[in-house]
Amino acid sequence: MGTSGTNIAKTRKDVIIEEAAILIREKGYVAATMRDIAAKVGIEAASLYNHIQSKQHILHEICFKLADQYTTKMSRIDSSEESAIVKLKQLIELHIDINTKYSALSTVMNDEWRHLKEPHLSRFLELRNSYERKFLRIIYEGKEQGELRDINPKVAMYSILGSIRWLQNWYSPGKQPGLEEIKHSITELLLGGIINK
Amino acid sequence: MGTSGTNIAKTRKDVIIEEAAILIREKGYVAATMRDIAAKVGIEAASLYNHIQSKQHILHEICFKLADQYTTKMSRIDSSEESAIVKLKQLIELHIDINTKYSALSTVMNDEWRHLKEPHLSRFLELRNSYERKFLRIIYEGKEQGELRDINPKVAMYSILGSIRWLQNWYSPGKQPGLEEIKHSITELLLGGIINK
DNA sequence: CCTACCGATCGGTAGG
DNA sequence: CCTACCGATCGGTAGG
Repeated sequence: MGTSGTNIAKTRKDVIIEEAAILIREKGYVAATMRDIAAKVGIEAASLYNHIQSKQHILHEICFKLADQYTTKMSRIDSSEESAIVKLKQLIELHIDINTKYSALSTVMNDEWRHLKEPHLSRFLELRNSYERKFLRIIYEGKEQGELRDINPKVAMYSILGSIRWLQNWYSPGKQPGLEEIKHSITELLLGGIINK
Repeated sequence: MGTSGTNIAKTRKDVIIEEAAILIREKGYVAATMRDIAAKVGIEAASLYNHIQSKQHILHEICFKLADQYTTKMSRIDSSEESAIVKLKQLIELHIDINTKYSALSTVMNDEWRHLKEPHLSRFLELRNSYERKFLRIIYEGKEQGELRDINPKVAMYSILGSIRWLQNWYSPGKQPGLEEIKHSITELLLGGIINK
């Protein structure tokens, strides 16, 4: 959240959103009630509304905080002068990092975005589409330059995104395989299959 | 469903479950109401209960109908005398086939199984665990025989499952890339990275 | 931050 | 298969 990595104290709002994310990941957006969330924070449901405007607002904060991170990082990677292969490696690493570091937030964004209401839903989908267009263009360029094998770019992109997204459902910190081995193996598996040898 | 591939007429129950699956895929299990489902079928909510016992029962039917299919097909593939590579190819094809043929049911099973109540939830997870153990053993054997590269088996399995599962979110019948190209490209991508050359 | 409470809507039942 | 209706629970507000 807003305090990640820094020493600024977490606000009550930060705590609410974090606990909400854990609960929503577990039960889904609709099934996780404001009373559930309040109980985890240790207050009454009505008191939540002193810190957040609505349940929808919680989902909104989660989805866009992460979507903005992806957008920013993608711009940086995309505008560099690296080869397509290096860019793909960086994107794979980016997704693994965010998925494992903000695991509850990531699951909620990935699985519950469709419960966003307009106009937020459309804005979210625009961000996602723009992200995927950039991702696809990197693959196209890699094919043109002969770096990548002749695999359908959409299939390649969605396979990469899908396999990393699935991390949410089985990765658990401290257990085997560890984070470094996962990064290495996934990159090896996905790029070993896509790089032109 | 009960009628797939045969010419037996669809029962009202079949129609209810099919329409429910489409609606649940769209809105999620909790948000899709019995009144929504009834409206799609063209009857009143109370009338649904002449064909199904409860909302939970609908989810149960969907999850176990597909889980049983996976279990049966896995046994057949697993007990054959083929090489690990051939078995993996068959499993990839199996997942793509079920995902695209029963797309609504697949999405519901994959995304909403956690709303199953006990004892069904535990039974479902047992089926899934048993399936994954067999899948993993195939990868292990392929490594031992030198057919597969030295990639962490869990990472390999979950990457394969994750990338195919993600098909739900972007594949659309009649659009490009078509089913055959997807099958070819995914197999090429995943196995090209996992086969020992 | 709490007590008290609201209108809406849910899954499901009774009775025909 | 419908009308009528139930108890429970939801997100959220009023007022302090």
